[in-house]
Amino acid sequence: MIDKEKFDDWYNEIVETAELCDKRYPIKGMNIWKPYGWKIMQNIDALIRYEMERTGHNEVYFPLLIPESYFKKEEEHIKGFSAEVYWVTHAGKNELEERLLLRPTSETALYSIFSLWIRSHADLPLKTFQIVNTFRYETKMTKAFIRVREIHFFEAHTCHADYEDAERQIKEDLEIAERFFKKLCLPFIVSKRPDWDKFAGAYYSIGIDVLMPSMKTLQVGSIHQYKQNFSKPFEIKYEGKDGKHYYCHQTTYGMSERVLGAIVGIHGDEKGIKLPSSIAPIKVVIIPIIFKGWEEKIMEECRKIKEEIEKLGLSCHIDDRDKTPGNKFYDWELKGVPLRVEIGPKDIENEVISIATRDGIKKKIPVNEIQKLKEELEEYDKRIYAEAEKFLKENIHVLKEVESREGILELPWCGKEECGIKMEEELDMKSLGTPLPEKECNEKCAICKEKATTWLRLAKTY
RNA sequence: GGGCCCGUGGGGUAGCUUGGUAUCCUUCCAGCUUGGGGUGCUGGUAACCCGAGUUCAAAUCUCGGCGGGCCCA
Repeated sequence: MIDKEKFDDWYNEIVETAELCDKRYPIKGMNIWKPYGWKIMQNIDALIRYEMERTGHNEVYFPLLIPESYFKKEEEHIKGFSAEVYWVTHAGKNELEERLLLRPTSETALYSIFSLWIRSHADLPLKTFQIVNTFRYETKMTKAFIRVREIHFFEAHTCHADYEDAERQIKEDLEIAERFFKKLCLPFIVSKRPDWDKFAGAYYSIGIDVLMPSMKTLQVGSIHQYKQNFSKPFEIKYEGKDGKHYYCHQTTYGMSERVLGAIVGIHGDEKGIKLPSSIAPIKVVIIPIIFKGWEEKIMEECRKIKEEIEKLGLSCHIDDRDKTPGNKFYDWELKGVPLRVEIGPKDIENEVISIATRDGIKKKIPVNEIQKLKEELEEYDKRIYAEAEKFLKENIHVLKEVESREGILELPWCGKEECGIKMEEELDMKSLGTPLPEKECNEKCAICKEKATTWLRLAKTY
């Protein structure tokens, strides 16, 4: 893992040298996805779609533009987003009768229509999601994948008959997160955000955070319980079995390319990025070790091995560029390919292939045991997860008093806002909220010394 | 919201104080050579963010814009 001091420079450089994005597009916070980076992002999206599918969510795609009248329906929501909205005011030379905005998030677009879709209890629960671009005019510093103005956004929106069913949904969302982030080898913490920091319009918000090597946390997912805060202004009502009309209860679950930012940051080292095998566009790269007189023999063997690797369902690429092997090694390590296979004259003579995992384990495998590569990848994933988990655990500090430490702090808290704010100020950190699942506390509040009812997590954040 | 630094070939840079011929490394292209951790040689392509101002003359000085990085609230 990269040192804290070096991290910011390293990150800014690596996202471009690993060919994930190109930052030269002249609009702040709007970077170009390069083919390699975009492929990784699509693989991440595919994992999300898989989880949505198996939990009965349906994919939709709503328009990018939202009429001002829709956006204005929920007061808290407007307050939270109006400062960062992009407006469309003209079409050609004509001023529009009604201003349109680029979605900063899609609640107001979806919910206006949900009110038409939902008529009876039989329409519930309604479980939808979409993967779209959203736009937020960020005033703070932008950073590739971490703070951007055009966001590659996943948002699940659900409607339920009652609060209990919405709560069940949130439990399901947390299970989805568990499976999803495990595949990305990303350990995380879940916190219920304090009231003063919940999503605009939410009844409560849950944040999914990871710890970056810079010792700042990065929010990579959020889950919101809206209760009836949106269904009332948007009039999303259904007819119950008793013939009466009720407002729905709603939830959302959101994630973005920040997930990729987290993978880059947490699994990175001096050589480059390390991709979990679940999302690596190339899982195995073959480097031919060519010597004079061996050209054809080596290439033939490479092609044969490639075919066998692909039969295992592993994407495989032969790097036949006219460069020296060492040069290629550095290239693919930079780009995070999990497994490298070298094939040279000695390997052919001994009927083996030489392999090296991205985290530095080298061995020889007999050519008739190629299926072992699958196990090697599994072990590799486990190792990079374990390394990240160790880092996270080592940097969560459970304290009794306000004390300046790096990482994530947990302090006993009475639950009063003023005490929480005071902790933020004294530590120069932001509160992430209270641990989920809930954690018992028998201490005294670190500020007012009254009985603490829970713990407050604090950290420096992105 | 307030402040600081920066912008030179694809990437990284020198030059800017004291205005006048744009440096080096790398990448890229061609050829030969080499090939189990960044081979070597020869040749080639390629740049002063945009606009205005000062001046005989601006990469260099002034102002503005856009973009990038950082710090504080």
